[in-house]
Amino acid sequence: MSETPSNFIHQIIREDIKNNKHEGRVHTRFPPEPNGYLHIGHAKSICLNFTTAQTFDGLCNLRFDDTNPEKENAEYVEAIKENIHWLGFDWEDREFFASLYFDRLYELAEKLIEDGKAYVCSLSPEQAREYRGTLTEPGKNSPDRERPVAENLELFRRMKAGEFGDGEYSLRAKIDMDSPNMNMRDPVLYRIRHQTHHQTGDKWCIYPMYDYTHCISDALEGITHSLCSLEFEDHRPLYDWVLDQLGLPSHPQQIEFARLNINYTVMSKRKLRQLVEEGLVSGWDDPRMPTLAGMRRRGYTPSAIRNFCDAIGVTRTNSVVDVAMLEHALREDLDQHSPRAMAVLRPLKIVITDYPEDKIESLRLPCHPKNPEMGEREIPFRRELYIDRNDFEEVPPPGFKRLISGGEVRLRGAYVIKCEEVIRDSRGEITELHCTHDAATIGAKPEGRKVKGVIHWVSVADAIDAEVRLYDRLFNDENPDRAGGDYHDFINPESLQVLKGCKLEPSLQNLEAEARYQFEREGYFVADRHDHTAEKPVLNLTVTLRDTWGKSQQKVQQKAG
RNA sequence: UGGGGUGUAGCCAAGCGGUAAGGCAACGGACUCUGACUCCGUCAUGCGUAGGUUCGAAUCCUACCACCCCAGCCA
Repeated sequence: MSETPSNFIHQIIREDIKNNKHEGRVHTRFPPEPNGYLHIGHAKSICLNFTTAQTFDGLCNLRFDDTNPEKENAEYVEAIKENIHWLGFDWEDREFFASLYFDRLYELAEKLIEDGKAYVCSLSPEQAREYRGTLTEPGKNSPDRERPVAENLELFRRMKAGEFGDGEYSLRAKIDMDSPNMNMRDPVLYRIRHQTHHQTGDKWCIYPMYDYTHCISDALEGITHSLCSLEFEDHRPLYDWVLDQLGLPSHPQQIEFARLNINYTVMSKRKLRQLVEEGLVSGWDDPRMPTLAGMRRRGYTPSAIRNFCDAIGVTRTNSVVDVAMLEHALREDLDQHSPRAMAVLRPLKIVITDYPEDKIESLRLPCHPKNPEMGEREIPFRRELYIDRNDFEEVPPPGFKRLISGGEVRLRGAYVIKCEEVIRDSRGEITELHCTHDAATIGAKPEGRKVKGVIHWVSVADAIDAEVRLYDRLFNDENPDRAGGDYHDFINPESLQVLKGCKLEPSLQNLEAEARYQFEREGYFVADRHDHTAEKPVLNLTVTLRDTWGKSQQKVQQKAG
């Protein structure tokens, strides 16, 4: 694998190490909130945090940012851990939860109160909003802002003891209601929520807010560089304020970078959850989802995703990456590592009329054109074969080099055949093709003519039946998220096409779930993680092969109107 | 019209005062028993705009423009 590319964060870290900041240590963390599944955007952050630590001989923690029990649950915690491991990263024994620090957080809050840096506020959320002011007008001080320390302490303890209802009181930092930065206008530190927490059960009915929790958690874990996305930039002064007031021994450095956006998809947990809840997809791991679980099921490899994350870089510029880049990383990895096989997706039977009925030839084909170590497989050749319906055309477009009436084509790894007769049923539908073969063409070029086309095939008698699920992008529009629009309008009605009765070459028997193959001339496929069995194979299309012919044909059709 | 950010090709992105890397896409070609892979070539007198400083500016200065984020007791 190539070396991890440098970026502006690595530059900062190199400088920090040179200046012996944080004693020259590098310690990062990946801090997911367990309120949904991880998606490709998170992969960017995971890769950044873990590889940054690796690059500088440091460590990376996993820490669940679980301060909002209303939205979080333990199922998400498990899924997140599994996804990160699958991606190829390991946090060893450094698995933390913000909720692990609730006691400490509470003590520090009392300290803040004692120091006159925080107060208990009785404003309702609605009133607080009014007092906060607007982007252009300063806020007003809460009537409780000058409440005596002893009283604040008592009220805060009563909040903790469960004496009040949700929203009745909050603990606020005493900073500056005039600040042009809204985050500094006496932000809420603790709120009352009578809610069972997936980690702490019913121990607490007050929960700390992100801004208060995150910086302290970082400091307690000895994090040196706290990497987060751009929208937290305005929170940095608050991050620093909290740590400065508390005088904790370490003061991590928050550095923001741009989150990942990819065209033709949505990338917010809210919208992804909606797709799941509205039944527009089969679940968080639907192969069309940009979730890591979905991509895994689709057949993506961890290294393709990691390579992609390296390729897109890390900057502070908002951007939208072309999904073609992701697919490029995918094909690049799959091409190298996937064994080849033949599978006929839309079977059309052909009979080699001049081939004996009882004859079977066992052909040996390499599993990979460039990697002989992957070995060979055996493929039976007989009189009756399936080819793909799309590989035969009675009225071929210009440039068509597959099978046509009276024309020749190479059967991959076998003979050159000629289509002698098209057989139809009473409705005029083609039912089979009668062909002849040139016995001298196995492993040899035909004499005196050129045969350009090569098509794949499977012996009728030996074929394995399979279900193949053809996936395409979930959205038709480059930016389904566009402002003022509803992404539902852009859902691609043809994002899933299920093909039954597909024919696999017999070497594919006993396929295991998650096995990946390139079906020659079609694309990369994976045996479905959940639905596939050796008895009833189910394959998912991961990504098609690049198809310059198909593209050129599309353009021809567009021109023709 | 407050504050914080960002502008380099269709997309991503190097560049850090010495004369615009690389990748994706696209296009043209070579090779090919996968219309794949691979290989070769083309693709920014130009770096949001306008001025200025300098022998020299994408890099420094000034002004302007565009876009993104912030008014949750979400993260």
